[in-house]
Amino acid sequence: MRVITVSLASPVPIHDQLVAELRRLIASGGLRIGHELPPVRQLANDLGINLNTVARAYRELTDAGLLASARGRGTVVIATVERPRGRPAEERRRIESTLAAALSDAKIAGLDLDETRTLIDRQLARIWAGDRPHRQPDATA
Amino acid sequence: MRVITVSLASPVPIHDQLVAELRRLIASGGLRIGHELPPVRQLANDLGINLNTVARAYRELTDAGLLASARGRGTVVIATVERPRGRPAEERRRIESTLAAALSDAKIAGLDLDETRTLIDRQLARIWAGDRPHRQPDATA
DNA sequence: CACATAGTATCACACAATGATACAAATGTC
DNA sequence: GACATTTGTATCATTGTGTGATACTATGTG
Repeated sequence: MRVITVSLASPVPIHDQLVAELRRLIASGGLRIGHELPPVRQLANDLGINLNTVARAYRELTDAGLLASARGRGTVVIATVERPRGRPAEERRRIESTLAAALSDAKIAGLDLDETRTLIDRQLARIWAGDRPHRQPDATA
Repeated sequence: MRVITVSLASPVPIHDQLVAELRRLIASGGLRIGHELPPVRQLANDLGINLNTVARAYRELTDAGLLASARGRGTVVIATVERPRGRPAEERRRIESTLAAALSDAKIAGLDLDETRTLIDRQLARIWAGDRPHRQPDATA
């Protein structure tokens, strides 16, 4: 299973999806400082999208201070955390709201409370365990 | 606080947000069978968006079998569950993935495991408690 | 019947995402 | 050191889609 996936059907722009995925990989330790990302052409090819779209995602993360890109050399992770952008209270509301949406989705799909809790526990373990990953995956596409 | 909110800044189209919100309200019992939704013009006005956008959301939910609309009469809830659209396994993957995204977001924002658990518990209680709501809210905007 | 209310249809506009293509900088190779 | 290769960057066009303004139609009400 490729680590990075995008959905062409989603209303969310592909480059936004990519940015989110990479942020998650970096935050979870799947991508560490010094890690090289695949060239824009390669990743674009793997995902079946245009190289501009990948380039845009890389650039946004570069602007955010997480990546560093240079012609001929490639793109590499230079930080694992970024300075928060919004006010904490707003940030918290936003998070709570996406979380609520995800949980509601589960209920809409017919999951009961226990099933949902099981899913949550699994994901919590995976995400917070990522701080000290057991295996060092290729971590890209 | 209005029950229905949309974010004009979000990359997700407004009508998609509306559909999701209404689905959640219906699934959580905030909107029951027979409940009338506000007229498209009113809701559009309350939210500061165009009436077409609201109409589109209503129509999508009508097509999904959750609402019934008629000129002059308004729009009412006619069902609280819709038939699942995809195969269960795919559906589950999708849910797990949005959930993972939401949780990763929390981590990226700097929340620790305990804080995240607190947020989750609160939302779980809210959403699943909705089956038997204490107060019968206006439930719209 | 007249008027208000509510959903529906049509049309236009603007923006943004994506893609094709060309350019520029760094690196490696002989 | 010249040249090809690799990699990111810039430019431009296209197209889809979301949103909005406006007009139309059906239902309810007095």
